[in-house]
Formats: sequence, C-alpha cells, structure tokens
Amino acid sequence: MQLSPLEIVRRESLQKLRDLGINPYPAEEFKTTTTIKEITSNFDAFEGKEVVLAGRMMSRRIMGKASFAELKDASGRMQIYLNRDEISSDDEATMYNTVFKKLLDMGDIIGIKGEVFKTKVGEVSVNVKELTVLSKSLKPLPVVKTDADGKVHDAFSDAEQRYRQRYVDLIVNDHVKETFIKRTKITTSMRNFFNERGYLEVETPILQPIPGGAAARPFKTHHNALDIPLYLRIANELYLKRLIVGGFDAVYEFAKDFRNEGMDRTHNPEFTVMELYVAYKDYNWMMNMTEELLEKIAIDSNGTTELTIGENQVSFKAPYARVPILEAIKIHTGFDVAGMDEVELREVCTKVGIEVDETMGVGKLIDELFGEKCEHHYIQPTFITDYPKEMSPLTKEHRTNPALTERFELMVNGKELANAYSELNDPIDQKERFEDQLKLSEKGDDEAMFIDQDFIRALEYGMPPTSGIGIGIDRLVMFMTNNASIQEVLFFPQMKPEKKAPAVELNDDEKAVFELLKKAEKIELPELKTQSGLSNKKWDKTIKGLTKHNLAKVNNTDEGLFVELI
RNA sequence: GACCUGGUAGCUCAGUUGGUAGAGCACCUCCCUUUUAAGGAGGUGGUCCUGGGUUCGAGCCCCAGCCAGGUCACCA
Repeated sequence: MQLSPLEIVRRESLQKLRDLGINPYPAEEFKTTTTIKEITSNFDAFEGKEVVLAGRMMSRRIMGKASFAELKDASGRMQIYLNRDEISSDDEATMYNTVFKKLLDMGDIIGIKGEVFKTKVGEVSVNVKELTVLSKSLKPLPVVKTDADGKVHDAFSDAEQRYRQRYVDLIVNDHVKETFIKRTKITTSMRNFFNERGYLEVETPILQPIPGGAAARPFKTHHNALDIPLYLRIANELYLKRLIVGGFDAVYEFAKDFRNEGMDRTHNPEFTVMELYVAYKDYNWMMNMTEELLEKIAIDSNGTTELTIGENQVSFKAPYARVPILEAIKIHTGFDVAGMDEVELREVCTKVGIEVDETMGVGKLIDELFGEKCEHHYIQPTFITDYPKEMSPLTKEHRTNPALTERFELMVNGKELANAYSELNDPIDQKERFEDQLKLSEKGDDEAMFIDQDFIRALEYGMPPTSGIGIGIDRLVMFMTNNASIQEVLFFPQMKPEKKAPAVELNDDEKAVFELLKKAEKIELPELKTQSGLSNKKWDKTIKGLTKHNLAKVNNTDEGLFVELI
C-alpha cells in the first residue's frame, strides 16, 4: 500500500518520538480524574482545580509559545491551553517545541494534567501542566470545522466512506454518535418496560434447520460435523411460541434476523426485531400495551412524545386510532371489498389502477389495495386491524368473522412499525394453514414456507391463548432519531467489499489471471488454471507471481485447493 | 434487477469548446503567550475509480466494468 505524503510525515514523527525515549503506544493505565462533560457542565465546581483527562486531539491553534487545542473524549469536547514553559522542563522546551508542536498531530490520543480555567473570551479550558502521549495516529482525519454560527464546513459526508469507515464517522461527526446512543436508550427503555412487568428475556437459535415464522429467502449454510444444511433465522416466532407452550407466561427476544433479499434504504440483510409473546392475552390487550410502550420510549429517548419525522409531525401520545383494514380500503378507495372473491377483487384493483396478475390470491390483492392506496395516509400511529385470513397463516381467526384474523399492524409515518396477533393455537387449523401456504407458494418460488412439524407437535401439547408482537427495531430507531435510511442507524451496514486495484506492475498472464480471479473471488485451483489456458510452466510462474505480490492466496482445505483474492 | 446521478489532493469541492491539473481546509518551513472556522508569509502534495476506444491531444467524448447514493421493482 502506497503511503500518502501526510502518512509518511506521521510515521517519521512516530520514529522521532521513539528516538526521544517517548513510547507512542504506552502500556500502562492512564488514570483520569473526570470527564470533559463533567467539567463543561459544572465549571464552578472545577474552576482552579487540577484535573486529569484523556482523549483525542481534534484541532490545534499554535501561537508561538502558547497553543490551544481541542480535546475530545467519550463525553464531549473542550479546549485545552498549552504554554511552553509550563509543560516543558528542559532548556530546549522539548515537550512543547518538539513533541507538541512538531511530532503530535490532529487525531493523536493524549493525556493531560492541568488546571481548569476560563479564557479571556470566556471559554472553559484546561491549562495543561503535563502532557502524555497515549497513542500516535498515523492516518490523517478529515478536518471538519464549525464556525461561530454553528455552520459546519467541509463535513465528512461521503456516505460510502462514512459507512465503510464508521470509526472515522464517529470521531468527526458528533451527531452520528448521538444516534447510536439514542438507539441504546430505546432498547434499554424497552427492556426496562418488559422487565418491570416480569417478562423474561430469552435467546433462541439463530442457526435453524427450518427457517420458519415468516416467508423470506433465507441464508443457507452447512454444519460440517452434523452434515446438515442450516439456515440463518428469518424470524424467531416459532421458537418463542414453543417457550409459551413450555410454561413461560411472557418471553421476549431482541433478535437479529437475516433475509437474503434486496437492499435499499429501509432493508439490510441483517436487521433487528423485538418479538414478545404474552400468554392469556389477545390483540386488543397488545394494542394497549404497544401504545404505552411507545409513549414511554419516545419520552425516554427524546424527552417528548411529539416528534418530527421527515416532513411530518408525529405524536406518540397514546391512544392511537384503530382502523380495520377493510374499513381503511373503503375510506381511501371508495370500494367495500368485504366478502369479495378473487375475481371481484381483481376488478376493484384494476379500477383503482393497480396492476394484477393471475397468481394473486385474495390476501395478496387486499394487501396490494392497502399498500398502494391506504398505507401512506397513516402518518400518526394507527393500528390497522383484522387482516383477511389468507394473509395471516399464524393468526387466530377473528372471534366474530371467520374470514378475518385477529391481527394488527402499527403504521407510523406511512410505514409498518409492528405486526401483532392473537396467536393461532389450534394445532389442526395451524397445520391446514401451513398446507394452504404451501399450495399458494407451490407456483415455484424460493420462498416456499417449510412446514415445521415439531412446531405443530408443540401446539398439540397445548399452547395457552397468547398474543405476540414483533417490532422492527431499526425502523423504530429511524423514527425516533429522524433518519430516513437504515444505514444511519446501523453501526456497520452491509456493503460490497472494496476491491483492491493491483498496486504493482503485473505481466500480461498475471493480469489475465487476476481479472479471472476478480470475477470469481474464490475458485478451485484446477478450474482457474483451465480458465487461464496457460501451459503448466506458465501457470506455475503466473500463480507464484500473484501470490508473491500478495494479490492472491492458495488455500489447501478439506474440500480442495482454492485460490482467492486477498 | 432496471433507470438516474456521482467517483478529481488526506477532507469538501471547482475544472470553460477536448489543449500544461485548480481552490479552501489539512500538511511542511518561518513569525506569533488567552486564541477559537485564530492570523500573517512562503511551499509540498494527483494511478483525475478501472480497462478499452475515438483523437495530433481525453478529467472532459464513446464502450465495458467496479463502487456508492437516489428512484422504481422485489420483499406477507
């Protein structure tokens, strides 16, 4: 890897520090006495007192024999003042003239000991008496400056770099850190809410032999010792219900789920869902609980129930409107589709301008009508209830209308935030619904729902009437932090790997093989050799050239010889 | 998967009709003891995403690809 001039300078500084007998990466504990936020929010108590702080130097203003710098620790930022004669002991003032002015850089991690004071212009600062190098930074940080009006200049804003190098994003963009702190506040608030009620937080398998509880394309992997395929879970619903069968009254889990589908600004291949199941409750109870929960989360994370989400003002103050889905369709399309069959529904869809095809059943058609014509109207939190049976294979039939189910989705800002049911606990009905699903999806797609026989067996032992809910945590955090993109609320959103360009001159054979390898990423050695069309001797020379340049690697595994990019 | 937009210095961005590669900040040298987007003087720094093509000549035009963002499609 070619070093930039800035990086070379820093490496030279690193060596010069060592030459002066200063370890740029010391091992010993550095004991701090307080944090920056403590000082800045409580100046009167700290004025004139000695403090020890550690953090990253974010900027420097050198003015001859005195300097100001900005120190950032986990709690915040503050100014420090360094005076040549106060931090240096020798005649040459090495600590100031050489170490601080020449060898330290923006981004270095330092420790300081000094006295809290206020400058002439009134900025709370620490007058440094002792400076300690704690870690030398070899790569320059982006320089982000904020002017007197609070306007940010040269913001580090390239989305690709921010996501790939989130550590840099967190260092220079303070608001990014705030988003993630708020994320933790939200999940903590939720945990507290459940724990106070005696609900049990549990963990269930992520590696599942049957990926159940939803319809989605799973990630597939293989267990060597058992020699069986395993899937990363697409939901944990069926496992939590097994625990209700087992006699727990209420269980919940913050679950990372995985779906092998498209990515966009609201979908990441791995995402977090909180699922909760409570025995002896129904979906009406669950709506009440959800209102209470969200009101509390809004207050715990934002201090208010009144939030701005994009262009909209949204109030999380309970209670929320409850609208049956067929009623919603009647309101927004003018058609009463209750009791309609497939043919009639298709007609309605065509009339309101929705494209339909023959594979769409009653459930899918109603879903389309709602999704296209209604969903976006529900900005304020609204429970959409009583979905048709075809759309809800895990939901109990509605107590007054056998065509419907006791299900609700919570819509906020025109998007689905939660999905909940009175859970289906009739094992025979459940088996039939699974079989119906299978028939529906037998038209040959890769999302065919597997029938989980063990789950049916569990239900046969008897599951109490139960209500369950799944809340999309990433989406909830997006709402509560007013972020339009899921990538902004995930520390490390999924990205395509960065491909390295060859850093050295390759000959034509090497280039050709490298191109093949770039396409394949990883390939069996004999296969690559065949593709290259090279003679034995040329092949040997070429692959050795590539491995020597650290571009490719040959791996000898149980499954054979593989070549992969480094 | 389709379409649109973008990729130029460490960061943020300009770059005219196709004619020697630019600015601010950062960095380096010097001056400066309460500054704060510190200031003043001088300077360094580039595979212009990659690979082809057109051309006397390509950052710019054409083709293919890579990566990202957006819109749509897909996603109970």
